[in-house]
Amino acid sequence: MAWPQHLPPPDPQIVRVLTHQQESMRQQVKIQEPDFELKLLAGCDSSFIGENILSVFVVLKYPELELVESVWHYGPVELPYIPGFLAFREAPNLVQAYGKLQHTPDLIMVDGHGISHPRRLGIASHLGVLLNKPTMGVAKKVLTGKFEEPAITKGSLTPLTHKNELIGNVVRTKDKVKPVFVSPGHLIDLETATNIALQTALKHKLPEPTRLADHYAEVYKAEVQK
DNA sequence: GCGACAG
DNA sequence: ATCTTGTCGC
Repeated sequence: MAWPQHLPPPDPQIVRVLTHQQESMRQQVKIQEPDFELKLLAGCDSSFIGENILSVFVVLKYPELELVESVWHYGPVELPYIPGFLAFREAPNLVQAYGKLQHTPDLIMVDGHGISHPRRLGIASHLGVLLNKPTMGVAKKVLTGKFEEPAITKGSLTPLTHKNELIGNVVRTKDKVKPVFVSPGHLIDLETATNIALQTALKHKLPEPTRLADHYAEVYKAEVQK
């Protein structure tokens, strides 16, 4: 993968090491029918403040989608943003935040891709392996693969493919609004992940878990900046 | 060889 | 992600 001209050039040495680590973690990812009963659904998101990162986790009851808990963790960020290696920058702090939860979610919805990644290890899958938890990804923009634009009505979807593999679904979660990219992260399958994304997208483009995590990230950020 | 590129 | 003004639509 070449690099976008507008981003600082990554250290080839570092990229080599991280790529190898992804290839290794990729072997641990399991795409399968869920073996859990979804009662608690978590959402997470991160925001940045200078050289630090603020990660948030929210837990909602399912299918009511009522908030039951929200936690955050603020810490230093080690690496710059490098397309394809987002997890190494955000996952460490997300794991710390996850550790503060009093409730144990059955599934985690991550703001980013799952297996719809160049090496099938987007942040959702990466986090799932680290936590040994079912995860799914919901991204706002494509990272890799090709697709046709789904119909403009909510519920419409088209396949996202890469190298002859079905790696996700492009899902219209709201009428006339840009679709989201759904993919399994770990211990779940594409069909289930797609259904959950659609079922939890109420009046907005983003499913509630991700939307609420986004909201609290802003709230806590304002708190931290005082 | 020319683009494209999660957050 | 973050930096930023006005503007369109429910």
